Amino acid sequence: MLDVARAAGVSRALVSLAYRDAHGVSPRTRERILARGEELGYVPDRMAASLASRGVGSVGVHLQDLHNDVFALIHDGIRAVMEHSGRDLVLSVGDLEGARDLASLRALQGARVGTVIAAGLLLPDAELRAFAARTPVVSVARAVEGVDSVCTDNALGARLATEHLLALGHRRLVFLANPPSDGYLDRRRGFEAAVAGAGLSPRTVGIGYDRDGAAAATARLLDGEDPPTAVFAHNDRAALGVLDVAVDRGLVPGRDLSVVGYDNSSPGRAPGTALTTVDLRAEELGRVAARIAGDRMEHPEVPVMQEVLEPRLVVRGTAGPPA
Amino acid sequence: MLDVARAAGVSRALVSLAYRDAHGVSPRTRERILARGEELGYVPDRMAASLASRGVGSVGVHLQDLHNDVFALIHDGIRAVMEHSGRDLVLSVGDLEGARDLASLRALQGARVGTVIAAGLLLPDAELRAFAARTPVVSVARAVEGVDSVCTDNALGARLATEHLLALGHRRLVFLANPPSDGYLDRRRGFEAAVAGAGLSPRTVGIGYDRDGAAAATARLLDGEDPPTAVFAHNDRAALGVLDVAVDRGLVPGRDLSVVGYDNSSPGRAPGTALTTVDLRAEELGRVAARIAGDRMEHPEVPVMQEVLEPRLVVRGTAGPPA
DNA sequence: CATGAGATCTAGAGCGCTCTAGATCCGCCA
DNA sequence: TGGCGGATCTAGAGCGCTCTAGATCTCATG
Repeated sequence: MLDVARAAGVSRALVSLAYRDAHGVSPRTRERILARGEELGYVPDRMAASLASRGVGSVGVHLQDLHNDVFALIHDGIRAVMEHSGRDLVLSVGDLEGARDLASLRALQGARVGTVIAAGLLLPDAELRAFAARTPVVSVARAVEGVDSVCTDNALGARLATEHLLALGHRRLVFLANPPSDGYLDRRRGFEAAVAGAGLSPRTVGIGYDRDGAAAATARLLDGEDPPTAVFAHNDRAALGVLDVAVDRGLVPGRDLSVVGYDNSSPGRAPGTALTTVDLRAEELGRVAARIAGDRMEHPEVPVMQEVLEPRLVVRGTAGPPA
Repeated sequence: MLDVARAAGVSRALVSLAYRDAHGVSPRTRERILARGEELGYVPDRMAASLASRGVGSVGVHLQDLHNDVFALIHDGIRAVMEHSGRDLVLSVGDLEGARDLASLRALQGARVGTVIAAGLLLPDAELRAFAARTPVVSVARAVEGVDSVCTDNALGARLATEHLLALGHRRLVFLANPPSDGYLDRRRGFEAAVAGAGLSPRTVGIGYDRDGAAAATARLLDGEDPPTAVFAHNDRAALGVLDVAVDRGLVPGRDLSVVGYDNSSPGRAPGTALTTVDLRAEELGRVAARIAGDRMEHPEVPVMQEVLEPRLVVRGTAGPPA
């Protein structure tokens, strides 16, 4: 910076101003400074800048899993609005078990972010609240008391899916539930309420996060007594596991076995098998989260903001009337 | 930090040492300092630290597209080795057109990274070299003269795929090529060489990056005269587009139309249609890139490192003998 | 009981930037 | 011609940390 200042014959302070195109620098000088900077390959050090300005201009983003398209969509949404407001994004990636959650948050905090937008944190509520007390957090797709958040109404989404299956005439429904740790219990409750509402008794099977676990569970169900005619999976990935087994056995999805997923992420679109699913509205979640984060940075004292989006049923090919 | 120092009754310098568990701090004092720090919710500011230490310990990672599983795999590989060496990762995401490439690199540079690992940069060679002259770059899956890189041998991969199809008895092959801008011309060359080697004349059709473009091209090919019996796509995503059309028309992949992809990314695993493809070895690319980055940071003067991995043919269900 | 080697700790400068407060310049009006 | 206000520029302190060099504290040894 000093080099640039000398080359342009001005003070360091002016170089700083020129690069931020603050007003108070004459156009000619500004141009000269930038030209010298370009020549010398000067790139302002954002860290030093944020340190000096006590600035916490950037926004941290925690994404649980890069392999799940939902997080890519959330990121798209966040970036779309942040790009507009000129804030920097700092990404950090967790894992399926939540083992890296704390490390990821710490990393973001250490990167001087003003706010963290967290998608897919498995951290217990209390710990998350403790963290949020220090650095504001916007929780995506998971409501946490006392923390800003934006979610889709999971109970409603599950109800939409379940009612769709019921309306098609299914009576033997199973919900493939994720581990209870991650706050999507609403999906299970929505399913069970809807089934009970139809005078049937709900059946739920717990599975893990991976596709193969869903496949294995499905195989057991189909081989068991009283096999279901419809399976509602806690997310699209699990639904694909269900389809794997179905197709493998020569069953035609939507005819011999109905399958509904949850998320509406791109892998749901497989050749020949367009997955009926519930749209989590991931990109919109990202957008809203980014907006909340912006608001929070500007008005730290505003009470907790909790937005809820309405999910939508996406009817495609994998759910039809029972055979 | 001052607060912690006072609370523990020591100097700021000692707090600094304690938190980095540098030697020269007595175990008892260290413990006391960390305890006070915990109470006060002190989190060391990594930016200030890196500024003060002139440290460039962290590694920047540019990923082109979060929606493409290949980049998630590359990230996995990078993280697996970096985690071991205790270096921080700073992520930045580009786009399919390369419009954000420069901004992404600048952002990483401004984040004081010592090296950048770049996967899927569309930036022209010259510009990339210019950038790399300032901040070392490890280019993943694209060789650039004068820049460290790790690639898989695309020509060889394309040859493997093509020879597989030829061995199955196909004579009417088409290569669906990506835009020529991104350095994967080798795939095309490998295909064309192999076809020519079999005494046939190669046929190549240029498409874009999206699945629908591949689908549209496939539809045109099938409707044209002399339709191919086998299609080799420049990546898995495009191959899915081909399958979309095939399945849509009631063609059975591997029987009525053979399809081979490239990458071996997870979407290739669709229910009922396991894609025959070439393994890019994305995770291994990430690992090697991370290792090169580490080496480069320790030995800046070592000559350019260019690693080449061998791709592998992954035979699954979408390629078989022509009908 | 002095002595110094090693362990432990501290003061203070400085990393690259921004910010505050004040200096300098210019044109214009009385 | 003098003076004044706004535009333009500058000096110097300080952000939270690390580093260097040196101070102090131990404790076995001569």
